Amino acid sequence: MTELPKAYEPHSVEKKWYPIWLSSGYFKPSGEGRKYCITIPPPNVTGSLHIGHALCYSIQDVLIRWKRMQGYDTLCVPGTDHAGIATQNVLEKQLKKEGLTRHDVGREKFVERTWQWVHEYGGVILSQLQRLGCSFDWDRARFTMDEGYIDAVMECFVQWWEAGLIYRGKRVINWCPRCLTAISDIEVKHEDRAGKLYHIRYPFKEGSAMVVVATTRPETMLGDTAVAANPSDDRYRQLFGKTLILPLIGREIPLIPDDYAQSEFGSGAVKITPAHDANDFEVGMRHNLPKVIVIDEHGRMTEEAGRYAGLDRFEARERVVQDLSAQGLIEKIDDYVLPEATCDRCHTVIEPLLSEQWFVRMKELAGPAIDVVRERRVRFVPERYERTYLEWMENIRDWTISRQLWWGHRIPVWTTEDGEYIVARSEKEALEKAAGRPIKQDEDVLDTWFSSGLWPQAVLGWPKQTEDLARYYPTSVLTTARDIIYLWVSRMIMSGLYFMKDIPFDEVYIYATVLDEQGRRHSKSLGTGVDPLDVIELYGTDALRFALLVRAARGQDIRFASIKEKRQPQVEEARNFANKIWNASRFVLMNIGDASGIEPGWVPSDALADRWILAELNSTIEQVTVALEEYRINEVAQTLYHFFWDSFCDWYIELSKSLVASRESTEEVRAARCRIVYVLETSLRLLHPLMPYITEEIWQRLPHEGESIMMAPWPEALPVREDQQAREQMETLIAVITRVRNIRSIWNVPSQSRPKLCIGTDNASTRALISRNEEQIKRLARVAQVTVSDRLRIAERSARDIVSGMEIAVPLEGLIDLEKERERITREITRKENEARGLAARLDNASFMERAPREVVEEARNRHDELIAEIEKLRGTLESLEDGS
RNA sequence: GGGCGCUUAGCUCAGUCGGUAGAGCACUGUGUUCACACCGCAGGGGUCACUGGUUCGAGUCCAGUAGCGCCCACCA
Repeated sequence: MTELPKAYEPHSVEKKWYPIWLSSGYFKPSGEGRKYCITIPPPNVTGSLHIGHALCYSIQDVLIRWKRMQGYDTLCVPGTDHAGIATQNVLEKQLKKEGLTRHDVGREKFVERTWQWVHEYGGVILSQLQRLGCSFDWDRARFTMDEGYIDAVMECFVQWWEAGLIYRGKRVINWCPRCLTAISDIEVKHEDRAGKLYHIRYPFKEGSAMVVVATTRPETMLGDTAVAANPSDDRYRQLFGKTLILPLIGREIPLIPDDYAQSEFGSGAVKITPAHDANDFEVGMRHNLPKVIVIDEHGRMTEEAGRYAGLDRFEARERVVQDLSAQGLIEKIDDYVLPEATCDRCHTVIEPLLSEQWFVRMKELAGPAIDVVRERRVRFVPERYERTYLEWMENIRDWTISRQLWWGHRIPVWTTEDGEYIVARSEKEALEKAAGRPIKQDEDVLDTWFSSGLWPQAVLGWPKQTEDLARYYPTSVLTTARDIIYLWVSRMIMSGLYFMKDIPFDEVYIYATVLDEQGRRHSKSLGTGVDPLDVIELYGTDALRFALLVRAARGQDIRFASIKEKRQPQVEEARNFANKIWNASRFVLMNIGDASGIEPGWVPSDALADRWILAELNSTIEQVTVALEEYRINEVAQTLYHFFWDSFCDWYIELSKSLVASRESTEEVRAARCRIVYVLETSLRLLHPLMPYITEEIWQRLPHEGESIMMAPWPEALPVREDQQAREQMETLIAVITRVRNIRSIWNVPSQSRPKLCIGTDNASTRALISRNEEQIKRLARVAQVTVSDRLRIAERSARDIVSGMEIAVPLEGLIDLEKERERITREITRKENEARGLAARLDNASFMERAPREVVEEARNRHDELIAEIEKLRGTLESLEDGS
């Protein structure tokens, strides 16, 4: 066997195993038995891996590796999203560098160029997921615009159209003047910004009276076609129907009654601009008002804006205010905090614009999607997101699905010359339906979420009735970020129920948002991001995964620091753990030689350490498995960390060292080696889903069954291995050893020196326990001799203490400072007295005795009595110290 | 305006059934014992944001307050 390096070297190990796993077909489903399926949230095809992805996909890889080891038929389907606006932005930026716009190259060339780019660079993020160790079935990878996927999108559109769920309508929609497209309500972000509230006077046509209206957007007044007041507002009751003159424009507009106007706000009168405000649009519909468009799709004033035509909307605002002011028509201008709507993608201020778009009627689709969540057929983890989802779904509004972009699924609607709509799955089908009439396809493309909303069924083959679809739909769990519950999760549930007549997944696990050290969201543009690949470069994949997973408490955000001076303390902790695993394994490996005679399976033993580690291992398996089932990934990581480091390394290896590392080749030695290999091998299997590479590397060097740890069975907890007695006894043993070490530390006993240890206790079974484990105590406490008796009688000057009802003494002639020792013991007595007093008070409390559960009372009493006995003994010790002994 | 989350050791965070607070890092002392200094051993450190309530008992449950963060929302 080759010498193992002293420290774990992740990079060569990662490079070695991933290709082997891949070519062995381990990532593929077995097709047999119980199934477990995940379709990953497809990252943007333009994307590169960021730290949030690293967490998201690590979690999914943990789940899929765990279920695979449990023997499930596991399938994890990866893929990418064409990400309409995001991708188009990337390509437009590229063109801009060449001094071109998309209009210069034309639609066809632009789309072609985008495809080229996707083919060339689109796979980057998937290869980065491979570096993360993800065991996904890459042969099944899908793209939301691949051939089969297009069929799915077209099928969906056609079916929804035929069911009357899709319609075309003229509405005030959210328009991004930079992206030059409509966007849906949920793609608009609201942010409070400091602004002004302008109070403008509108004169009546007759007389000198004025009505004051307030607005945050004075430039839109140019498009006003009415002023409204609440019908119950006494100030205006007599004035309804009168005509106002719109300043600057001179248009005659009516004063109308409408409930939309609230009497309490300002003067109670509100200007109505039906073409540039969604509410005003509704008012306009009710009163049949004209809709005057004064701002165009670029955010510039139109011809309708008169002398302001051609001005940018913000410039126009200033000019309008100036001009009104010059005419004495500004009553006042207040400071005002207004929620400003911006584009989720480019942060440009949204312009509400009257335009014709395609919509999906949501009420009908939402109904069943509400039911399945309410009935917990789809379960949210953490549960609180269920309410978030339900409240949104219950107030859902129609979905604007058309986008004025070039990159995306072109809307499958053609029109004939006389304006008839032909909706078809393909141009061929459309032509057939047109029966010779010339037709023209709609220019717009579909919202990206329209296609990704079909993800689980589409990647499994839908609309074709494939074997995958039949076998793996519904999928098991969707792991995703909370900010796309509306955008994506809700739509998958709706489309899944509609087309598959079944939920798309049983559970939705909302994982943590990764924040930077300031608590801000990681952002490339802010430069606060951490590149996971840099982290992997520095510490290895397993360390990155573990660092993230150990923090992945259910639904809680994670702060993740950036790399400073080539260091990242959180990942360093994980790297240190990996190294600990490495070195513990190195110890085992160097002692089992060529492993001849090492058999798999636990070799039974009566020794305390063996019984204890087996019980600990068993309960670790139990805890870890339950935690995985409940998505408490941090607990999985923590439990394994402490089992491995504290129980296995600090105690079990140390306790079994003399046998395991023995030069002799007795049966006892062989059995000890079998056992340590067993515990290590089982631990590696438990750790594998979190840290796939290091566990495979070591596992392959250990005696093992099977080709890869990936395919090894997940350990199972066995009730017979619970061993409360071993745990209690071990606790006592650990307490004794720790106390002796503590004494050594306090009195600076040189590490080479081997004092005696005297123990006194009237408990016969404790005495037996100490005697049985004398060799262990001698080794680990570094004492020369252990004497046990029913009472401590000792002549030499010694350090004294009480532990688990035992009196212990370590004779340290010459090292002990009597005064200091007296102080120490006095402090000890005081502490115990305080605790005992507290307990006594409780035991004295009638209500406590009456109402507390019997175990709690019992425990308090035992602890109290124990303390009293200990205090008694310590007092005795103190007396003997006074004597100078 | 509505909803949700957070506030625990110097820092980053755990804390399931209410039973008297834990981890990692950092810190202090110590150690080169043949797996590991990316380590061992020992140790110090907390008014669990605040106020009130329920309870024999509250970090944990309830009500409220403050600060921070997030989501939703058409009041001009």
